Amino acid sequence: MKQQIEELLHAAVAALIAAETIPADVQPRIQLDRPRDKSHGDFATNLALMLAKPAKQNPRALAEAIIAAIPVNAVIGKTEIAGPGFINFTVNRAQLIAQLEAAFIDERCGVPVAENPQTVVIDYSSPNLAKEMHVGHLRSTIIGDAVARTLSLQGHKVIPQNHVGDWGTQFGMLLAHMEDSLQEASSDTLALSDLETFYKAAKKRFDDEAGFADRARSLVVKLQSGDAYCKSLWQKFIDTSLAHCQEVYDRLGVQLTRADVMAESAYNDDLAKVVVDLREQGLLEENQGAQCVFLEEFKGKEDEPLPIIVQKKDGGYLYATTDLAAVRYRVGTLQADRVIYVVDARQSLHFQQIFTLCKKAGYANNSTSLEHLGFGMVLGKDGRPYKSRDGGVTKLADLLDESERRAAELIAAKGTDFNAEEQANVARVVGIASVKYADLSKNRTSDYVFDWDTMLSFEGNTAPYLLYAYTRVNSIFQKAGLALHEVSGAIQLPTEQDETLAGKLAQFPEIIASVGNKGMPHFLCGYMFELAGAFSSFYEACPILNADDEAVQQSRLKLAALTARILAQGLELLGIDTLERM
RNA sequence: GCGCCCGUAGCUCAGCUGGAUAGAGCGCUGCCCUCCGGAGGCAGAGGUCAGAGGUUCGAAUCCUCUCGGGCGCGCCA
Repeated sequence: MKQQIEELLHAAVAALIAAETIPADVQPRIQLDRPRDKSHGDFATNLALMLAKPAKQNPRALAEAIIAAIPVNAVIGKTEIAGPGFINFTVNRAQLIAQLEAAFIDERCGVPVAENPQTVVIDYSSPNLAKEMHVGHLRSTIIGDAVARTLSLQGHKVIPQNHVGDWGTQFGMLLAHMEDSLQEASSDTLALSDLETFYKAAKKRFDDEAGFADRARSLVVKLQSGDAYCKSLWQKFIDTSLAHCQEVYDRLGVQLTRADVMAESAYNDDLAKVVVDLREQGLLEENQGAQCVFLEEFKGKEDEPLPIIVQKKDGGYLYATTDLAAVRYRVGTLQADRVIYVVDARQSLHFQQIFTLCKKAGYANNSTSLEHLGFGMVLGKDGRPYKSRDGGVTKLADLLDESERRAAELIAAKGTDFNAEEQANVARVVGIASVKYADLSKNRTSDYVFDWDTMLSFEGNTAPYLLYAYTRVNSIFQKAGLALHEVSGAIQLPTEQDETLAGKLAQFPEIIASVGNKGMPHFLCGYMFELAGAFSSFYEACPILNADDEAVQQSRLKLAALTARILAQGLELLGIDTLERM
């Protein structure tokens, strides 16, 4: 609906340019807002204000000309000029209702399939396999998953890439420690049962034990030269670590699988080629023994260009090299139109350099969109990076355990009629949902404070509130003995609450579009919170099953059903399970 | 030193490409249960949008500077 009005405005502008009311060289960006104030209609545009100066016209007069130039259509019910020259649009009621009726029978709740589907590669989660997944991997994993699901719903071809860290010097010490553990225990699964402990033990020996570090280094060299024994030890470690990641993904409801793993080591054979290619293109420079690319765009101290080191003086490659190889693969082989990196905001400079170099070296052409979706840190209540009680890094598995435990306590305190199994399931869903939603509902780009009490609260913009709202709608249908789709009869909007709810429901496709565009799942969260609020007000004010009029009852059941479906759809996009009862 | 991000109600956060009277939730105050789930709803109080300039018909939003906080910056990833 928003898109339709935007198109009408484009047509109006084109007509005014043709009529030479507006000079042809202005290409205004059509801005169509949802006004805060209901008296300003359903949509508003500042187009006349923007164009008043170039058109050398009074904004209100120009607004009239714009309105006159809008093609005949069924969408706009009423237009008004307000204030200094805003144009306010009220949507045609019949059109709004028609849209909701269409959404009701549509599998995707009215979200349109992309006209030009893109191939989108999305790099997310990407943990280092040397260690167990910890709280630092949470954001990339769940934000990436939500964005991937959203783009899929829009009909894009989404290719997840879990760029796990499975190579590098630290694996030497792990292999060395593993060799010894295998001899002692004779069972490798036992030795690796707790990756974190294993890593710490290896690290301690690397730092303290004479001879261990040397052995670790030599094992790395053997591994990298393709030694079969080292390779098999390494593979065993990687398999165990990946299995652990998969457990976490499954618990989190993240869609990543083993098939999405494209590890750093997968690019090993390409690294030398990348360096050769950069040299052939004349982009490479040797500096203090290292192979570097200097880009004009990035200056460091004293205006010196900043280097991207692609090969160390000892011949080793770096993460920049791997990232270049990865872009080449994603654009060249996977044919990506858009490559998205859901990675910590602190790596922003790195990605800017990589992206600039990729365009320059032809690894990505100008039409390929390379995007770094950076995110902030998870902080404790003290404003410092989130730590467990002992001051260490919090393992993701432990975090989820604690969330489920806390959810279970809250549910037990409420006194429900659930049996033990049902109670455990509700605790699991609420626990996981709370952690995820608390994160996804915040602006991706900023740091946020991790607080158990807030995220598990049933009040405010939280997972429990939304899950509750969903069960409430659901219970109406349970009571009526109907399935969500078993509603007939036309939508009508007799009261303000019916109308407000209808307006919110119609907004869903716009929200999905902006989430897909900007990679900002919190838009969806904010929307669902508003939708749940609109439903609650509706529910208070408008009798549904008790409605006097049969037609009104059917209409309200339909609005309720669509609310439930959109909430479920939205939560699914966030990778959050719903509950029929809680 | 250079660069990036941030500073909005007591607290946690929204605020879209500059738009109309800066919004939620928590907490606080007051209402609403003969009514489909009160884990709810309605209302109220609470703001120098860090500060100062500037651009603009219009600035929390853009530009410059100052203060305060966080984070990056040639051989880790």
